Amino acid sequence: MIITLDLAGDVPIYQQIRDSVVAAIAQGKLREGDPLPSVRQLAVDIGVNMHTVNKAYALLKADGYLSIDRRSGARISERLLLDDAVRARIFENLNAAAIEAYSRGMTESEFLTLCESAFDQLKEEA
Amino acid sequence: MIITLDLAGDVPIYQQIRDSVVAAIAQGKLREGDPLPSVRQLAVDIGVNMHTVNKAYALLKADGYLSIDRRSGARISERLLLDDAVRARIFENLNAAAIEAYSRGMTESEFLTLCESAFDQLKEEA
Amino acid sequence: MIITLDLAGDVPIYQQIRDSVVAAIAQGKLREGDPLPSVRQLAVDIGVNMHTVNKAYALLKADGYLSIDRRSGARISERLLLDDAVRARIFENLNAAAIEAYSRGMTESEFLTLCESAFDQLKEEA
Amino acid sequence: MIITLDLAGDVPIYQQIRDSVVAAIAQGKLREGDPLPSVRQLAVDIGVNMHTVNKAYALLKADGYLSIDRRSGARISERLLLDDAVRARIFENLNAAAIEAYSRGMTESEFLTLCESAFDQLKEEA
DNA sequence: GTGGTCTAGACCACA
DNA sequence: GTGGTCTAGACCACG
Repeated sequence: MIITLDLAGDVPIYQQIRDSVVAAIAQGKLREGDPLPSVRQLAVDIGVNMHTVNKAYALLKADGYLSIDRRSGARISERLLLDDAVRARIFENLNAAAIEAYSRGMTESEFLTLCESAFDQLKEEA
Repeated sequence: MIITLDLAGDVPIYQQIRDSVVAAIAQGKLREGDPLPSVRQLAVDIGVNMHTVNKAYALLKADGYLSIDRRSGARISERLLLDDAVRARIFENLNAAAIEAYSRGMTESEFLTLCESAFDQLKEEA
Repeated sequence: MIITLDLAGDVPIYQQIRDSVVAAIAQGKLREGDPLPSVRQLAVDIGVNMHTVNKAYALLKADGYLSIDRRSGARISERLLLDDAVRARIFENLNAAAIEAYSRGMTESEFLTLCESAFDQLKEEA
Repeated sequence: MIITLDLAGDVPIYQQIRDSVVAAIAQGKLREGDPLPSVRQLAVDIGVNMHTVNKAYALLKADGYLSIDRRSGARISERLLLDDAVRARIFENLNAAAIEAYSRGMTESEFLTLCESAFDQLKEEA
């Protein structure tokens, strides 16, 4: 199963679903054009309410990962573009990481090594 | 003022206070051993509820940034160590960034350039 | 092809078909009296359900754009009149645009310039 | 009451709420910084479910009309900017109006007069 | 008290 | 069958 949930955690379920799908794309488990289960089907599969899945799909659509076709349900977008909104999202995370690192005296080289390993880990999984 | 708040945003205020203090440390505005205002004082200064500041201080203490002494109040920890918990927090952020980047087809070199600029930006501010 | 569809969008397909035909008339690609494909033929051509095309044609007929003859099939109406119903439809759209513009502080001159460019754009295409 | 609903129509209730608020801003009934009722309060007032109002508020927030403060509820944004997204929304409506007008043979001068009257009507109400 | 989240179940539009 | 909308009622995080 592509989607893993932690019902006890603080992260909203719809966010976890969203993140799982994005991670699956990054890992190559889902590719451009691939179909996703219907909202109701996925809800049954992972044991949550339909509306929760619906909200996750809406998020993915807003972020450009998903395109929803009235006829055939949801699919991964054909063209996953690297627009400004995505870049901003990425930089926000990097900035938070850099602040934590720099405040603890981590060297730049160690930081960059960590960055590289995070990226390389995805390449291997793909 | 070290602490900047966005009351209208989605990020909880206590989280923003926590992040502001960590950012101030990274920028050199706060150093190891520096005193922080009392919970009550800071609450008045930035116009938020006392419980909110209290929660932020508790978070900072749990993350090892703050040491709270009943007599002398709150101070930045004398030794800001780079322990495993910190590394895990940093890596989690990097991982999230890498996933968003890789899923959109960003190249590794562009990703690392972005990482470097995030880190360098802090060096300049310090 | 006169009709362009965006299956992933929020606009219903029958509405898109209807709008495409009206746009084609505005652009001069379709003129008064011109024949249209049969419901079945068009459905096959653009790859949608026959009922969907049927609904679009019904809309066009209701709005006075189409006249449907049992023998000769569908044709663009011989006389495209500018009656009150059409004026109301136009004004409704203009009103929505004006509200969005005025609420954001757009000046009247900028608004009218925008109106003019929207109209002129059609003249050039025609 | 600022908000008027048509429960029988095709327009979703949350959309009608959204449009009513925007119209109220355009008419000067609501100004920058004005508070709005809480989600639950407004829901009771107009007799719809809380979630419906919630969705309307989320729309208004996404469109930049509303800013939601954790402490005091919702307020009209302090700065109603005229960004590209708003311009696109306005032009889309103008374009639809122009197409309907041009396809029926309306002259440019009559079209522009209609545009002007739509805008002026708002000025008078304000 | 505020909004945020989740559940359960229903009806409708679309295709 | 799909998603879109709405209702009803509950619990939690935040302040």
